Amino acid sequence: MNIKHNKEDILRKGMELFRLNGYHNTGTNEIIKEAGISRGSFYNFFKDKDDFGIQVLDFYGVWSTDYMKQLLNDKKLNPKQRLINMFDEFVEGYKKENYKWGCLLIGMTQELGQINSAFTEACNRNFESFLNVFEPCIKEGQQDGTISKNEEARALAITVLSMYNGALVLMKSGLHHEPLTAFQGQLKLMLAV
Amino acid sequence: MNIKHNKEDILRKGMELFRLNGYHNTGTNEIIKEAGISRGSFYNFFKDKDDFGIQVLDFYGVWSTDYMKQLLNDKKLNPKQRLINMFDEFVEGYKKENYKWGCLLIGMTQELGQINSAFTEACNRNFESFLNVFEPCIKEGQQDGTISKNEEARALAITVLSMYNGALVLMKSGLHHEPLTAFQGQLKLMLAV
DNA sequence: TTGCAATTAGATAGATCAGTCTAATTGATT
DNA sequence: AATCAATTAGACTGATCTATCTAATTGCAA
Repeated sequence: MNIKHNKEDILRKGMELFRLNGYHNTGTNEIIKEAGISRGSFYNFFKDKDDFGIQVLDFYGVWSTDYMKQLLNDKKLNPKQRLINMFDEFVEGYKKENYKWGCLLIGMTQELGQINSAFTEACNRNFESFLNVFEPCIKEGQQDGTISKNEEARALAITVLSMYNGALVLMKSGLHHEPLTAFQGQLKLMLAV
Repeated sequence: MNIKHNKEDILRKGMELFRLNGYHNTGTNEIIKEAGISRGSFYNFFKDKDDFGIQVLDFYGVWSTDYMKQLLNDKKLNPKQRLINMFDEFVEGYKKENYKWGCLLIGMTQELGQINSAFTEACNRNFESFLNVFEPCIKEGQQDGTISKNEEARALAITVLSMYNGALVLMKSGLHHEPLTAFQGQLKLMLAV
């Protein structure tokens, strides 16, 4: 038998390429070359490029959600501090990659949203799973008095996610770190009681 | 002589199509068909599709900036109210189109950001011109005491733009009106002294 | 050693798309 | 009526990309 490939490794490589260059600007040739597999193997794992794209989206969503859960469920800090620290880590990550990466869900939504409903649904369910991690943490902070009760937990979760997503858009458009700094500053003000 | 075409009409149609379906999902065939011109005419006006794309971006940027200026310079209301009303109008516009449209700058940044630096620069300069309309209005509000001084005017302008952009992303990903409502609510809280 | 299933390289088909080119047409001008 | 520049339709080319197919290779198992 030849090398038994790990499907996750291919998905991870696709995630990287799509985040850097977008869906249409990443060919299947580039994917298989970068993943170190053969064309036949790729089409053995995935029905077609769209199927691969959807699976990459869900892989990214689960991967991100798990990471967020890990950071937001650590009860050593209060909920507000956990949120702030989590975004600090994310910002650090983007900085480390010289602001070249983007959020896959944002990119895919923009690029394929109106074209293929399977992509819209995938983006939507993964954004929802982000919100479903934020919201309980915010609610916990509202109950223990560390986070503002000016808005419902879900609305606040949506606003935080919006602000973060929007900062990533401006970051990628060439403003680099400035919108991330503004986001970090505003996040603290926004959560404050 | 045949019909003398208006370059602006072609740019406007391109803007519509790119906002709905993205850059790669809009072919030159669709553009010329929708704009009602011939292939030859298109390539008489524009060097190639990329040249067209850049000109559409700047057209969108100038068009949006002019509209914002008009709304934010109307001295009948205080600066805070002008900002709130402006975004209310924008939100109403997206609602009217059933949340199918997106912001062209966001889409182009995501789709072509890392690929073609001319696109990145165009997105960047147009986002900057948005900020250069927001900032003086916010500064004016900070001086007359209607807008919070917790953040510098530019940082606040960036945050507002981020939050708005992020809400548009979630809107297009299928959440429709909910992120827009959350944005409108948070905007008021954020600007409040 | 032999057989076999998985994997590979790479050719190839088929579709799509950008951009060029040509011949015909239009309509204002002289 | 004749001219001519602008415009048009649409064929065509070449490039690119997805997806299929084939023949060769690998390496485990019998």
